[in-house]
Amino acid sequence: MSTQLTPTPTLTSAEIPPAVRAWTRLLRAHATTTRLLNAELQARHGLTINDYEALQILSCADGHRMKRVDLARRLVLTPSGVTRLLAGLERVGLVERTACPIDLRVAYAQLTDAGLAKLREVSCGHEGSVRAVFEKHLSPEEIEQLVDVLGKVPGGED
Amino acid sequence: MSTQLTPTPTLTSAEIPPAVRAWTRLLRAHATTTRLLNAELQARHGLTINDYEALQILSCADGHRMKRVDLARRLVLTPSGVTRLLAGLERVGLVERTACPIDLRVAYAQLTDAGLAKLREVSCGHEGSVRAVFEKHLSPEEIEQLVDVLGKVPGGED
DNA sequence: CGTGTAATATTGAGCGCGCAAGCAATCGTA
DNA sequence: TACGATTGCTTGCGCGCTCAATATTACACG
Repeated sequence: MSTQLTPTPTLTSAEIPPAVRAWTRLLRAHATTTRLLNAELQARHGLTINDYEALQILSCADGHRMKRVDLARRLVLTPSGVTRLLAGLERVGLVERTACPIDLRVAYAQLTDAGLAKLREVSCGHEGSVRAVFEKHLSPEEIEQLVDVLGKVPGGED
Repeated sequence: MSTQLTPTPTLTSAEIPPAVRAWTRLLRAHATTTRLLNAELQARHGLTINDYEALQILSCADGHRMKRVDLARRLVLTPSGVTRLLAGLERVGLVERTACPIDLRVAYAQLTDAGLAKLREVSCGHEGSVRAVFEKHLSPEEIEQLVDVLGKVPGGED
């Protein structure tokens, strides 16, 4: 079936809507940058991107700790995803589990001193890589545009 | 260890570089839009985003077929990733494997008639969802900006 | 007081994908 | 023609994540 060559594309009669172009470019840009930065972070420091993001977010939180459910929302992960992410970070001592005295359901994710030290050790190099990726092909104005416009995409508000 | 509350964040002395803000927003925006659109596509049509993208790309290719390695590059997947993706699509008859007569190493991914029909069935609704996601919060000008600027991020050129 | 409902977190099953390794076919070079 | 290097593709293994189900705690309301 369908072994014939059809010389002309069949579905591209109409122009591609701008939103769809934006969507596919978002997909591709995410895939390549993610692969690059993840590989580097993994090779140099044994962290995934989400490991790093979790440490970073916790370091900004009051008391360096957060309810796991809130961390999940910030990272755009499901609760089970955050459980497994934190399991890894707890296993290597960068985060520890802490109870909440007034609500026994909640467990905090608490950045340890080792976790903070690790973040300090990693962050400069990683931010450098991120800047390299973006600043290599985008002008400062274009980066600002990206920040502004991505901020309006669902989930991009951060 | 580190059970004390430290009232002030410790690592946020300097301002966040714009490129880093762009990066985290790209991560979050991708995660939320992807989750939403993937769930919808999966529930309504049993396809993942990459399934759809593969069908879409093949439908634009000459003769509705492509070398697997080229498809991998377009999708920003590794060759092994594309093997597994196509295995699924072949199993349900949307794509079929075709040999290349002049180079026995290459195997084409060939869109079947069923695959083209499926794409036609799915594409309108899916594009509508994509447009809804983006056009809900972004003006046409902002979407154009997104297209232009994402086009300069590594991998976003396509 | 119970009792139903919601919120928090975890677990098991399964999927998508990358990495490393391997095989087969092709090409370049002498 | 022979042989090493390269290219295209697949496979085994492992990781990160989601979904569905479950346990536990909190809360609202009769």
